[in-house]
Amino acid sequence: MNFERTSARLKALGHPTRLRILCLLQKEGSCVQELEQKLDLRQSNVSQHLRILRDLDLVRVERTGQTVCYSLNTPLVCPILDTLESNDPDGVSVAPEGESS
Amino acid sequence: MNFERTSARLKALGHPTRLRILCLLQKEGSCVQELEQKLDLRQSNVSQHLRILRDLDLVRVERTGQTVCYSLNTPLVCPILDTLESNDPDGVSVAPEGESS
DNA sequence: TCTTTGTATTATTACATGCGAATATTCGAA
DNA sequence: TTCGAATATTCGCATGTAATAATACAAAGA
Repeated sequence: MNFERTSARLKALGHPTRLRILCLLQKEGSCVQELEQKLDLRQSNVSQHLRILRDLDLVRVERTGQTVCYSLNTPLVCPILDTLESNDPDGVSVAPEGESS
Repeated sequence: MNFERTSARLKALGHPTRLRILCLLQKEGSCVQELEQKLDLRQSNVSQHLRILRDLDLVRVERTGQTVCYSLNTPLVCPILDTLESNDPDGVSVAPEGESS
């Protein structure tokens, strides 16, 4: 495993906003505006996060006129998201919380 | 999905040293000293990383005398590591690198 | 109890990151 | 061209993170 690159990608996923973006893109591609609205964030902020995801090949870009459509790099990201979702059904089933420390 | 907690865990994985630690623990539990040697890092540094992993329930702790043995929270971490490994066989197969920009 | 060994925590310092505001770029339409 | 809409980039600042060195804590044995 390439630790540097893999951890860089995980690090990118390790931000709630970016994780949210990827989950949104899992359903369908979106342009920046849409994401901006769905996430209720400033345009520049969204763009910055997308930049990071793009640099790591986690998302794909396609320009159509003035709007830019982002979509998931499916084979790379989907397996991870799937694993996370199937592994985190509700927030339970994992942490012992307060056990014999 | 709980974005905060999930992304916190991904963020923890998003550091090469911590990812390495988890991969080592995947094979077998280790005490701090062992990790220190295998990773060639300072003791305090290893301890700090383990602290982070522990706080997020990614690893388990068990004390035996003076040595403290760490092991993977298998059901939580293994699926993710497996996904990463099967998805990143060699570093190829994913990034288009230099395409029509 | 004193010492040694293994581990955890704290302090410090350098560096990275996230965000908003401002500015730049790109494209289409008038 | 010039304008406006959509997106990207840059800048400044506040905050977060990582590493080291130093120190504290815990357990075991002399």
